[in-house]
Amino acid sequence: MENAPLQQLTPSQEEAVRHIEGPLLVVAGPGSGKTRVITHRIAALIDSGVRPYNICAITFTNKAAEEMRQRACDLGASGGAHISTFHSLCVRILRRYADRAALRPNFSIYDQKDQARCVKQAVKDCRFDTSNFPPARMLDAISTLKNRLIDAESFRNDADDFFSKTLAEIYLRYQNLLSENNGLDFDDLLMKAAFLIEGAPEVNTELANRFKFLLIDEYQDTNHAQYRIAKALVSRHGNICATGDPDQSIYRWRGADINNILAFESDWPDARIVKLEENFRSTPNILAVADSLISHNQKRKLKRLVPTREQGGDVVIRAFEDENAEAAGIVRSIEMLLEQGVSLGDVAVFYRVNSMSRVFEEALIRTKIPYQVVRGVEFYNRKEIRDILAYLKMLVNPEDEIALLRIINTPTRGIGKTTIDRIGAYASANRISLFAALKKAEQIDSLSRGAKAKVAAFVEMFKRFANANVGPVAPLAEVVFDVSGLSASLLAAGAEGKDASDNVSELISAAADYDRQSEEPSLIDYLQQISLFSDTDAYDPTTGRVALMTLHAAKGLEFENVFIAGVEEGLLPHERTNSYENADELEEERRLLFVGVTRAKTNLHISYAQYRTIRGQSLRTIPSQFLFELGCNFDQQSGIDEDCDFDDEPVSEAAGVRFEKGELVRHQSFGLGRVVDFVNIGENSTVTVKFNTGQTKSLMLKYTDLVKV
DNA sequence: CTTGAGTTGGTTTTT
DNA sequence: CCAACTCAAG
Repeated sequence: MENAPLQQLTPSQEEAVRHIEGPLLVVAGPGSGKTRVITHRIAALIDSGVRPYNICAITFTNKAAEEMRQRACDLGASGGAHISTFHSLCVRILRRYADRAALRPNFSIYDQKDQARCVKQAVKDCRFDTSNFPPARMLDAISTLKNRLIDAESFRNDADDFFSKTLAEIYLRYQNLLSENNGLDFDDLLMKAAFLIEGAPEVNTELANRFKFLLIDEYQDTNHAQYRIAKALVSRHGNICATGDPDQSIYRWRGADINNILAFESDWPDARIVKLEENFRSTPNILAVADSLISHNQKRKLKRLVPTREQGGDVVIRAFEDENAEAAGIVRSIEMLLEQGVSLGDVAVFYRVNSMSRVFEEALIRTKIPYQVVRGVEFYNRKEIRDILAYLKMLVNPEDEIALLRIINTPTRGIGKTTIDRIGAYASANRISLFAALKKAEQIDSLSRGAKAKVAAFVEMFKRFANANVGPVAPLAEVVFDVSGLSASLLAAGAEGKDASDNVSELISAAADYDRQSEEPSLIDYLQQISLFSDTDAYDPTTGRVALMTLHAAKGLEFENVFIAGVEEGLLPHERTNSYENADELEEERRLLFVGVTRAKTNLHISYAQYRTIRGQSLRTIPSQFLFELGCNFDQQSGIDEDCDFDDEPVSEAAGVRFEKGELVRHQSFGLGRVVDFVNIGENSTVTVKFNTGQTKSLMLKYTDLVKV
């Protein structure tokens, strides 16, 4: 979506486009026309004689890559330039140089759930207790290590305390499991590619000759592995152009290192820095709110938000009784916008956690307003979809045991746990894969006559699939769905099965799209593409529906009308972020709201509920501290639209108690604790207490019975 | 071997 | 609250 006022480039944008040779950092605020600058830059590079083939642009999502390809095409810079995400680029590199990376090119890509399974297995294999070493935690730790390019061997060699040694053992086992399955997880894609490029000079040379100009978008959200890949790729020529905004860094928890962008100048001493501070997206009052909010972050480089649009539109902060009232109120506002002639595609609702989508869906269904929940990966997490994909994965990579175990008895075909265990025992005794053992079932003495026959039938079925695997994916998927018995078993399962069956049909038509769009469709390519699918990839701006999505998914998008719901303590900032003790995490949550706010072009509605149902029970909430940082007063009780006025009236002094940090206090139900923080904002003052029970709570002074001890 | 009832435990954001 | 797991009956 190009902004109308951007008829031509501003001087800064012009500079960012024309500075061709050497390192360039474009620090681009929200709505500054950054995407436009990047595409113009690609065109300018080609104009100046660079072959498209020698350009590599890296985006944050596949969707963004697709859009950039389209826009570059519109500028006449069509074809040839490599535009993709870091992960997709790594897949291509690893497949191409598989032998140099000690890999086989038909590797499976393991997602979150596959990873969880493997880690769990690894913890068990190492004979550790899964309650002392929760797989989720271990996976997190392993992921962090991989993002920092610390492989299992070197981590083990440096491990000196008990926890590290345990983790090292699990990490090693986990990597072994993956390699036995010929699988790579998301982090492996980056880590193995980084090690390959850094460790094999001839590969590096080849890639440097191929990619003579590297452009990286959303640089503030790159992790260390990506940073090292980028650095290695441009080490020969230094032609790197990074764009990003430190204030929009929201993936720290995933290993994103904001220092990559902050330290760009010291990494590249001759770097040219261009700041894009003009905002062509939002009205001045929206920008005032955004600026007021983000200025509460201490660790940041000062950047201005310069409005270019005329004043207009609303910034509204609203309080609602509970989450149902909030959803109903937002839907009511959407209806009012509709009456004003707004089109549904110009409306979006953002929230912090996916589980919040439900209440909005229900309200929208009730009022018959069409909507889309932007959650692409959810589709691929459905049981029936994972089932059929597991069949397909097996065809590409028969060593993928996770996939095999998933489908060997799905639908049920009489190959149960006992049979699988016996085949598994045979497989490990003979050091062959499970699938190889299946083919030799006839020779496994422990198997009953019936079991042997059933296994043989399964193997036979796979041969049939393999013969049908000749290129296009959709016809193959259809054969698999049918012959595997999956289709029949869903058909027999009533209404739910009908839904599931429809989902598979949807997958098959998506595969048909792939077949049509791909020059040379292949199963391996298709599977690797969909593994790297993201939530935002599912967003279709052409449907004319209200978009519901998380604040994270909203990154990079813009809407005329934005609603941000559930801005409450515990939700935003989210309680699991440890924001009370860790200032960095609090700042990241603040950036997340900043991203949400700056998506809005004309109307911005922020809301919270005074009660929210959490795990079945309705709990009183506390308005988010961020609400008080937006620089406008709001009425907490009314629930009536309250236009944000920018009064600088001092808030009334707290009537009564003040708490000091470190003070000992007692709460009616939580008991003794110590004050961690006290925010004195009049009647809405909050006090944060770390209780002796171990939990830290943020309490609103006027609702709580907190006494000094 | 399958199925269903009952139990347990975990509960953010995502390439 | 929900998903994943366990266990006993068929």
